[in-house]
Amino acid sequence: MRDSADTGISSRLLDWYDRHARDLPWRIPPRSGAQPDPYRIWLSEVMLQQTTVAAVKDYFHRFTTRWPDVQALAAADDGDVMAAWAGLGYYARARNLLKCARVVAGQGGFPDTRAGLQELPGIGPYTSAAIAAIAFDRVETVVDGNVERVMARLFDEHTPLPAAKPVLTALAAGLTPAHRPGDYAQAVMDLGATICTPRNPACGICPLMKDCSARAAGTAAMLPLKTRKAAKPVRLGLAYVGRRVDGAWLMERRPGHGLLGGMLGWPGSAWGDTPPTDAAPVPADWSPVTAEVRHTFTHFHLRLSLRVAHLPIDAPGLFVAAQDFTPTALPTVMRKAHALALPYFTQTEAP
DNA sequence: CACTCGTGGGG
DNA sequence: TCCCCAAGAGT
Repeated sequence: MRDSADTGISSRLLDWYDRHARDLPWRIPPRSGAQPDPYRIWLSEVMLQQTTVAAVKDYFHRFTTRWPDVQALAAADDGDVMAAWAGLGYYARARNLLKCARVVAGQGGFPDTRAGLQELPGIGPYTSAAIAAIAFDRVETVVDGNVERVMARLFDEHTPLPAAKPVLTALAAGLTPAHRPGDYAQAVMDLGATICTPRNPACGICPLMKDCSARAAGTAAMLPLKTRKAAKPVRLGLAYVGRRVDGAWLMERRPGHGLLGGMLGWPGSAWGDTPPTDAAPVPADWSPVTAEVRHTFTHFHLRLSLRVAHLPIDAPGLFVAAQDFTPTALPTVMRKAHALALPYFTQTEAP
């Protein structure tokens, strides 16, 4: 039951997009006639999950330069991909990226339907719709945070999220046009990112100003309603930064699941709500570092105390040679720990 | 449905 | 300082 008013909204949005589409590294400009590369669309959409455009740009460039197609990525070393993803967060994305690349390479290419795409690791309801619409011109509706916000305002929907998600999804589906679904999907998201913003929406220059119920009601800035999240608890932990006399660092590869799964890190205690007990990875004269690492994850604050030591050349464990060690290959909390411990080593090695 | 899972920027 | 937020997925 797509009526003329709905057609008008999608038309106005596409017109606006034709004139104001942002220039993004993974984007084919509207009306250019070029065919999007499903690999680049997929990679960008996974990187953009819960992550800002600004944070993604450099990573996208590095990945596509080093691994230009899905076959190259599928053949990559796991540790190299995890290292390249380091700092971007949500590391399950990188693990699933590799799994997905290997399935797709084995199949000779990406599925070209939403249902087929959604069977792949790391591709859920949003990403499957985005790839199907943008890369394969399928009439699918993307629903991300931007779309939820735009729909809540267009229809002045006051049901709080996440309960409102099915309603907002249905409203979004009702607006999706039969032509240019990929450009339309990107148009709604661009509108949400640049005009229909979470705070201080620029309603005065919005192409959908006269269509917007919340604009008429004066409720745009307070929508969408959301249930308030629980406060983050503080967790405590202890990490051991040890260095061999030849400069190699004692590290560990974290398990392939859970927090920072698959990433390199410093050995240490579990992180809990009580002061950690000693968990030295190898016997040594471990010295406490006065300052502590403070880092905030999605659902808790971490205070990480450090111990440092010089280790004998025959100490057991995973050692990363000095010339192979790059802090940028570490997740941010581990990079902070290294930065805090480094002076201890440089200072004691000076004459 | 509720929880886990990173990080950096903005108000 | 603290909270919110960002092109969500997996369990």
